[in-house]
Amino acid sequence: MEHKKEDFSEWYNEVVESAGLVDKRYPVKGMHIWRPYGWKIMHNIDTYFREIFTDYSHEEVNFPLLVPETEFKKEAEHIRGFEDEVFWVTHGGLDELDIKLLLRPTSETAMYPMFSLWIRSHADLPLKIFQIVNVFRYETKQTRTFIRMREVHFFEAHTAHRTYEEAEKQIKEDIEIWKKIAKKLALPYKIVKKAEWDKFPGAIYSLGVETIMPSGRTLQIATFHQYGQNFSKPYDIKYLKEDGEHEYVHQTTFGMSERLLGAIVGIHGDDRGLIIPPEIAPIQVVIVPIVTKKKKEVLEESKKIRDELKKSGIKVHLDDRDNYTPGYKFYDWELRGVPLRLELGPRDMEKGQVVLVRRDSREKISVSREEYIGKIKTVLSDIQDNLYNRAKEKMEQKIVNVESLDEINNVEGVAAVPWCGSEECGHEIEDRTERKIIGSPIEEGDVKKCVICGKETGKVAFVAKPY
RNA sequence: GGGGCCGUGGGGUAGCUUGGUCCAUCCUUCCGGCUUUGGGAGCCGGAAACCCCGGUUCAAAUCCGGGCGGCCCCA
Repeated sequence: MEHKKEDFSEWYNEVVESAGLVDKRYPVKGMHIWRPYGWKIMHNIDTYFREIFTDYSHEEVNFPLLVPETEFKKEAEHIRGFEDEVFWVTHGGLDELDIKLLLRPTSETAMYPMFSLWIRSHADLPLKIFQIVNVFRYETKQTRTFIRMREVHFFEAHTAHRTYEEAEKQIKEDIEIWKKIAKKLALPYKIVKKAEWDKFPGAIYSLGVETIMPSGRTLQIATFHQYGQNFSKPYDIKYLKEDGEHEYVHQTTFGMSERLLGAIVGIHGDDRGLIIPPEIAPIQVVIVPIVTKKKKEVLEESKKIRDELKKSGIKVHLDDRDNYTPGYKFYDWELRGVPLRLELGPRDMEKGQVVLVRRDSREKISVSREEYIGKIKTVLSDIQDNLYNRAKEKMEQKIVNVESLDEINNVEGVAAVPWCGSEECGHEIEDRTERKIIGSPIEEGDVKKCVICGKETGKVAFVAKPY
């Protein structure tokens, strides 16, 4: 295993494959195979999405992958934002298509023609739907597992509302949902408002959820967009108000992707491999029996333990492979990031105990057979909290307040600098630091002087190198 | 967008500069067998590779051209 600190990029590339998440050998750039273990983790994340969005009155749908060129071209800014990175389907068999089809880079242009048919009156609103599908973008830059792909496992929620204020409320609700997701995935984050020139193509404004990877680069792991009526007008999505007048709806979206898994890998992993937060781990406890001459007894006891744990709702796996030694298994499961290991050997059998080993701290805990289930539950929840807290602490250290341009390049992470908010000053900050403004915190702080023009401002720019 | 590096069994590599010593090295993996098991066990036997197309040459993993693919750094 590469050393994470010395060469994060190499470490990351190696661990995603060796831990059994993906197989990168598929012969198309930016597309990989999800292997069973990786797919299970992603699936667990998706399952949680389904759960929580359903709790917040969203319904799951599934739209076609192909979008006709004619629908795609209805919103001018949206086209400009995506046209250079869409995959086109130009032929059916040997015949050229009259109307070309594109692979969705995101689903606005697939969904909104249907919204126009679905929404008739105020009673149809709000409309809240989501889907979990793959989207395609023709990335020309270098691709990276989970982080920059040409085929992306994508979550998108779309809502339509009567008024701008109702759409604003939706975004507040989205942030509430996000906070729960962040806890579930143990991911620390900052929410920022995107600069005017960096918002989603077609949006009035965009909020980004940013986290910081160990390399110091920032990673956008979720977005919320306020569309206002920018899409409802070209797509003719109108509703009949109580007073009999027609009005265009106000729309929002909430997007996330497999980047979340990239963040989990990068932020929690170590030189031994992955560390999967217990809440989304396919295997929360792995039992490694130490079988010697007392083979039978230890194995039988292990099975009993497995069944007990399963009954109490813990995701457990018994590693009864007899062609590997315990040492090999320890390394193997650590690589895969199983949060808790349970060892049972002849010595433990005599004492009526089991040994627990935490993946996050490697702490060994001996616990009696009477108390072990309760203890496991406590420890799993403690690991979840510990992962979140220590990641949060590390991330906060990477955000540094600075008040001059020169200081920015000494920051390994995010430099928070006073900025008047103008596009001219913004671009100058980016050009002179060779970094990007990834956005600004929503709440303004103390009044300081813009690092470029010196104007007084409470606004801050987060300046960093994004992925 | 610019620059650099690279492509050899399933994975990681040696060989390439200076063509022949290569029916290709080592580690790992996989298969069969015996023996083992509290932090990557051992022995025996076996399987498995020069990215593609073209060129130079008596001779190409090695040199040249093109293609495809991958990686890294910078903007």
